[in-house]
Amino acid sequence: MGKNDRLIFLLGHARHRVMTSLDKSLLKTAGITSAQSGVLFYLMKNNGCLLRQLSEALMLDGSAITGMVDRLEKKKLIKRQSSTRDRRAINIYLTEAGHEATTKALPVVKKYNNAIKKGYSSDDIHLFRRILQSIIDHF
Amino acid sequence: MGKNDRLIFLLGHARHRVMTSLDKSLLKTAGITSAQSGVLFYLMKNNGCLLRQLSEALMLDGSAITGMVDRLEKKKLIKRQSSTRDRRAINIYLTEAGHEATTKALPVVKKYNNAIKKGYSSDDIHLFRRILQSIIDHF
DNA sequence: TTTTATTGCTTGACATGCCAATTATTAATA
DNA sequence: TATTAATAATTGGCATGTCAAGCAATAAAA
Repeated sequence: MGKNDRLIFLLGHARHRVMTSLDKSLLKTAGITSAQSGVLFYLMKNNGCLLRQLSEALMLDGSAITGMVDRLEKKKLIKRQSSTRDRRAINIYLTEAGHEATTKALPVVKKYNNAIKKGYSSDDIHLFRRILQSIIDHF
Repeated sequence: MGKNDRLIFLLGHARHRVMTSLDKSLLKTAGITSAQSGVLFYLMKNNGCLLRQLSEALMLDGSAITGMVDRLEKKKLIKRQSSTRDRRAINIYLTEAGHEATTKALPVVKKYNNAIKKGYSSDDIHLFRRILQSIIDHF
């Protein structure tokens, strides 16, 4: 494992650093974690969606979403409501508090996204994004 | 959160995809996870180091390392041995089985690292690495 | 030297993921 | 239609992290 063979290590730690820092920031400003913000952001545009859809959108295991939704519901940021058309399914809705938290979280996440880009050209960032996307597609 | 503002999301999921896939591969070929392989690789070059050093090298919380070492020791891949010079400290050593697992894991991780580079010039990869590094340094 | 910090590690409570198994309900097929 | 699939969520067990608190032992300061 020479220094030239540690892309995965780098990738993992870059993500680790950003997330840890972002989590702290979000916890202060909006009382949520970055993972939770992902759910709220999705609900902002897809209010009332099913757990299944959340699972697909966030590319997460169903049980991960169940846990996520449990914690967000305990914080009263979202609400479960079982579907009338399919009695297995459950719709998720943002509460008023959920809207507020999302509104507070958005600028923080934007700030972090911009911080990453700082110092690089849009071509550079485009390539960076392209490589990340190809990793997602490949594995 | 338009498509242009999701670098963090991309970063997280790229890492997530690689790791999940790598974990499965490593579990089959070497009986370890990718996180565990990080510890073993470090020990390969720093056998007998302290928990504290592992914690610094892997940029992880001390308690994360304690857990890591617990699991690796349970698998008999490493051994704790309390230091003679400082009775608080603990040295970690690879066992014979630990050496073997590391040897099996190395080519798998290399294969994954190379897979990421595929289709990109070395300049591209260099930039990719540089951006990841700047993220690590910045946050 | 005695007191006070600091350091190294562990523990416990929690968040976030995975997988495999379970339950209920809906869909498909024989 | 009766049986068999597949699907939506949940649960439980495990791995990996965080943080805060605690214990022992070493180092620094009074």
